[in-house]
Amino acid sequence: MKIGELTKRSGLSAHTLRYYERIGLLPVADRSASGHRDYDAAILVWIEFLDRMKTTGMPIREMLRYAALRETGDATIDARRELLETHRDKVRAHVAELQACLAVLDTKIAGYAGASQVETTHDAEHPLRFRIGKAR
Amino acid sequence: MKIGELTKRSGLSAHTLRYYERIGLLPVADRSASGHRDYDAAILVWIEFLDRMKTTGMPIREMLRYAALRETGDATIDARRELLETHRDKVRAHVAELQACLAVLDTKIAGYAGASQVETTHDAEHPLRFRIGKAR
DNA sequence: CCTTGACTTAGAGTACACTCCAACCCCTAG
DNA sequence: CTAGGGGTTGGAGTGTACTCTAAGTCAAGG
Repeated sequence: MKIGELTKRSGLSAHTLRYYERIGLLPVADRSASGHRDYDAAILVWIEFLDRMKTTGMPIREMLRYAALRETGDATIDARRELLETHRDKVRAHVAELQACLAVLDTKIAGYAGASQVETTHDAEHPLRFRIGKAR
Repeated sequence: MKIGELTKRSGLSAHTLRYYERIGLLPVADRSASGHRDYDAAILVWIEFLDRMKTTGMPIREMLRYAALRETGDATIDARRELLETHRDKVRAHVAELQACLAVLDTKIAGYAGASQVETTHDAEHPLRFRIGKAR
């Protein structure tokens, strides 16, 4: 598979795929006779995993650490599990935080819905005098 | 309240507070005779709201838009509600995505827990040959 | 009086994760 | 054989949100 097809299948741009390879997040791709990258379909599984970790806010540094552990072999299984568990805990905490924020948002939206019907509600919010004009 | 106390109460650094004021996310603070910022406690409510929006991934640009609407007055209530509703929908979608990722993480972790007991499991993952050495 | 520590400013620097550019090469269809 | 559409590279540029620096001012305790 050439890089163009992998962009379609993975959703990552060719720029990003080359960038990931350069920093070591993707293995060095095989090359065709003409020097073009030639990917194995198995890479999609790894990219999907990276995508999920990215979605959940894992920094590239940590994905690199995971990739390095994986490369080292079976001896690192415990370390990998720990890494993922730590990350999972962070994600869970973040989800909880987001849900708390959602509750506040819902309340605020409900308040606006009421205020819009009543036409004018003066004490719903603190008056704040903002600077007039653009940021410097 | 001086900026030092507000840093403690808000959790934002003095740098950040001044930065937020400069870009218009916080109202221009009153000044003491010596020119130091003198905050009203009411600002904490606004900062808390900003924090929540930040936590849920709202970009500063959009918070500025919200602040501008708020400043304009009651006529913008519908627009503000819409802004928050749009944001809420995004956050909900993101939470759903995170939960899907969490499910995958759980599965993967469970797999590792098994593999660690069995000592050696060879076909659990695709072998990927990573580049040896550092990124350029 | 002097030191300490909190405050002030404009502007520069940082971290992260891309994203793009210039200038090139290579294959295939018309 | 040439035009188009892929691919290649190193390195520079972008956007977001801070974060820090330099060079001061100011107020209060010992």
